[in-house]
Amino acid sequence: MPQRGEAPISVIKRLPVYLRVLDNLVKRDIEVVSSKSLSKQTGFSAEQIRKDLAFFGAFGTRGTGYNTNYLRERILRIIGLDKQTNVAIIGAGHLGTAFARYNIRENPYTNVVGLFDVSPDSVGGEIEGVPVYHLNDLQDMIKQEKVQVGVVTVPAVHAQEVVDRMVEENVKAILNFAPAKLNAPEHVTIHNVDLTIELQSLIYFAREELSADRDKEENKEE
Amino acid sequence: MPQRGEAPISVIKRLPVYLRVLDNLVKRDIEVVSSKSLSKQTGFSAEQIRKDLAFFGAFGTRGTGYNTNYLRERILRIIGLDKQTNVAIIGAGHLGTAFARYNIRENPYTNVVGLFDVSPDSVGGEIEGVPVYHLNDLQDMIKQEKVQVGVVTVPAVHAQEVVDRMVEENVKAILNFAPAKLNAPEHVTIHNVDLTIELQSLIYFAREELSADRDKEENKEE
DNA sequence: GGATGTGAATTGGTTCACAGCA
DNA sequence: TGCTGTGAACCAATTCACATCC
Repeated sequence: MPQRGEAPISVIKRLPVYLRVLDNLVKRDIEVVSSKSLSKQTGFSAEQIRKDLAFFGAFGTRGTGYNTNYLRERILRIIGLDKQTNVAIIGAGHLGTAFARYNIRENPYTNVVGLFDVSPDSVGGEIEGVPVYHLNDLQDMIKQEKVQVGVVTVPAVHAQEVVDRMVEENVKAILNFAPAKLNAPEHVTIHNVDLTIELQSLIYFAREELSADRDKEENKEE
Repeated sequence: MPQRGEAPISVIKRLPVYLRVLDNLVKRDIEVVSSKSLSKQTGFSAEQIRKDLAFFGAFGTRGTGYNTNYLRERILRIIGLDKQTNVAIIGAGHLGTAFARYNIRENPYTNVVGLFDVSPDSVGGEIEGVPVYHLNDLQDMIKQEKVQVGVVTVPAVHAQEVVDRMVEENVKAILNFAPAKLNAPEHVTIHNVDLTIELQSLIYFAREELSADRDKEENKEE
């Protein structure tokens, strides 16, 4: 039952994982994959994978599995990676640079049009082949290069200002690494990646007492 | 009802956000805060905040709110940030460097003992005052410095090997930035931060059709 | 037979509504 | 009165179990 309408974010976040595995399988000329095999390679349950895929329509063949190439194409289409997405990275520090490099090397589905910064050291140069512009040129470049997605890696105090400028130019989605609650109109999606949250919440699981608790329930097999 | 036992991950992930706000309030000598005010500053609903805090015991005063200092101390204690946590960062590239810098500047609750890499350019040097060691010294240093948490920023192909080494030395939790499914024994917690997933899932929300859908339901207020 | 696709049951998390207390 | 604390209701997501089809 090909479903239109909004997919749950939980499902959407798994699609790139499937895509990565499928890219790999296609590269290795493996033409068919079962939900069970996908489960092993992703860590998600086979049922969940089937439900996820079925949400967008039935792509598999009963008794056989999924055609890797076809499924890959479908997922690209669902996410919107079949059409080029232009991305601007604001902040050319280590994080912005890491993100740029990473995307250029590992993610062939997006196009990083530029990094933006205020530091004279970096402005005018290139990082991984991507030009570094002055932040003042952000709005012009968004228009010119039809940027749909912005990645914010500037310090928290400047993040809202950067977001405001991008919103003005109708950027549709923003990935924010600054540890700040950012405001934007309803129609602009903001996702936050907060390194402090990730580390601190992890520390909760590293506590001594918890490790002790875990040891107690040493009665599981699989 | 002071609850012992395992807290849901969803709750744990919000604690660092509360902590950040409380740090700020305490710094500004604001002594009391209501769940409503916390709601405004974090974006989480007031009920949710009260439920979260109540999960660990009742910290507030009815009719008044929460004492900022006390609540801050309690959250530090719950997460486990009252005791020093030693962190090793494996991979001294841009991402590792960004993470080190960020933590040293913004997160006074953890202690980055070292970065680890194989590149002769960086090994032996310092980054943000943190020494860079050769990867070969990882296991010795984990023992010596009592490292409980590892942060993996190496390329995906090397990630599992690094994890295996850390597991051997009884590291309790790992924050993984490599786009790979890593295996570790039950008692080691691995959290993954995957930049590709974040960007690609965001692109789903930037699609034209979706933006169009959104425009249709322009009948909300608040 | 062997895998997908899917209603039903379950689990988990959030919101509601209000009781309880300073 | 005002704000916390919390059972109840609600909603979302996952798992189960099995019908369905190649």
